[in-house]
Amino acid sequence: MKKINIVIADDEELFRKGIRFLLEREPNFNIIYEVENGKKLIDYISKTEEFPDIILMDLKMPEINGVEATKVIHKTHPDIKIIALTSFGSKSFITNMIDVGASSYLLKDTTPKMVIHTINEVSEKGFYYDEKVLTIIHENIISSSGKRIKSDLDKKLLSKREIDVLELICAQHTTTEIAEKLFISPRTVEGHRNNLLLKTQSKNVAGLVIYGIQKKLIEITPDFNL
Amino acid sequence: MKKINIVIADDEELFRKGIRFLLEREPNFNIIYEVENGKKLIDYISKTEEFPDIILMDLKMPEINGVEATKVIHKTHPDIKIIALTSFGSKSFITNMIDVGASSYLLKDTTPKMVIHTINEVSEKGFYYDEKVLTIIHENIISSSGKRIKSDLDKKLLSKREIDVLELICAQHTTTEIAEKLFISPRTVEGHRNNLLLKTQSKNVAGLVIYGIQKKLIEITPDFNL
DNA sequence: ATTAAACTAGGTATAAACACCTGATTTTCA
DNA sequence: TGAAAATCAGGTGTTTATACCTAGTTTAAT
Repeated sequence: MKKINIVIADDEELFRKGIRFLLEREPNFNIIYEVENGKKLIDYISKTEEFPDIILMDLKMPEINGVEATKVIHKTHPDIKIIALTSFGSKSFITNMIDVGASSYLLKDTTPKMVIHTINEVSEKGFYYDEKVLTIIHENIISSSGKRIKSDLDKKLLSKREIDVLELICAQHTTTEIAEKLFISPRTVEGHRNNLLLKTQSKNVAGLVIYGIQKKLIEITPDFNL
Repeated sequence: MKKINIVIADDEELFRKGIRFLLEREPNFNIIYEVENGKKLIDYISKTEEFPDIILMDLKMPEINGVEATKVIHKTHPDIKIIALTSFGSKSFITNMIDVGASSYLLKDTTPKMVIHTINEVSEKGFYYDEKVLTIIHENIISSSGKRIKSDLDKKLLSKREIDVLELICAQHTTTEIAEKLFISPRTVEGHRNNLLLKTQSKNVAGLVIYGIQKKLIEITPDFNL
């Protein structure tokens, strides 16, 4: 029987070891490598002589994340099938991963059986999506037909001034305060804020703060408990 | 040899299964139960006849999280040793867990060996902290000596209801919307929000959102650029 | 040189947030 | 059982944020 060569990419050692033991119980699986970030994974793939058939790829990894790593590896080695295995289940992540070349998407809240099944299916047929993910993809196809505007808005990057204002909003300043700091009229600040709300599709400042932190436009200290 | 009875509490099935296989290789470990949230864990502990010696507790769980579950279980069953096993490594979380009764704190980015070692140590001596965590605790003791005022304010933990409100504020809901969702008067929500502003020393919702994210009371999915 | 975008700023309104009160239940815990 | 904390909710008023407009000036790029 031809064994399936597998690489595991995840930043949590415990998770790697755990899933490794799970998969090693399958006689036709062969775990050939474990790696804790995307950079090392790309390095490994570019140098190895023994290419994996499957990469189990976490999204959240230091240095280079799973999406970037998938993009690179899929371009240079399209034969290697990549299965996203992560705890993030939002539409954007799933479609994003599939866009950049993932052959499957599994939520960590799945069963060992499903992981094994997915690996076998991807190995045989080249792709596999479970029901949850299929539903999400389906919804996305439907909604993407009528809502080009939304993604267009996403593409519109924030201007310098808007970022200035966003930073000050996140620093808990009011419109008047921001106006004083930037030497402009409060009305202008309001204008910028309204544009920010539009561009980030937020409802209020709470949304802006979350956007800023997500996009790392704003730095927050992980812990300020003195 | 007396076996150590272990319960695993984590919302990710894959992680539970993985660590279960890792631990089952140890002859003196006996995994007696797996559970995916704090509510079910508390239920189980209150009904079972076979008490665990050790609970491996994740912090991020639906329904009732690891901190709350630890608080309850430590109070009702102080003999059960609880080991926090999570990916959150911030000071506040560590000290918080120890405050509510955790006997140890492990980051998921650790080795299987360390988990096994920790379980054995906790089982024998009642507690165990690795170097990383000890350093953090130490830093915390040092800094807390001179800054009583601040830490007193920090000690004022948010109440359940306040956390409910904070979550909804971070989800960009208005006072009226929150009131409807929680089936209380908008005035009450305002009261909670004002208490939140006081307790977190914030100026406005921006500060609340940042606080929620810092303390990981709110989950935000990181952004993996498009 | 022309055009698009960014930056600026004003008018007019309403909705929401924030401040500072008070006080009545209920829960929790020593 | 008694005190403290949490939860609920109301009054009154000010400040900010948000919505929907218009429109002039500057800046950057083709």
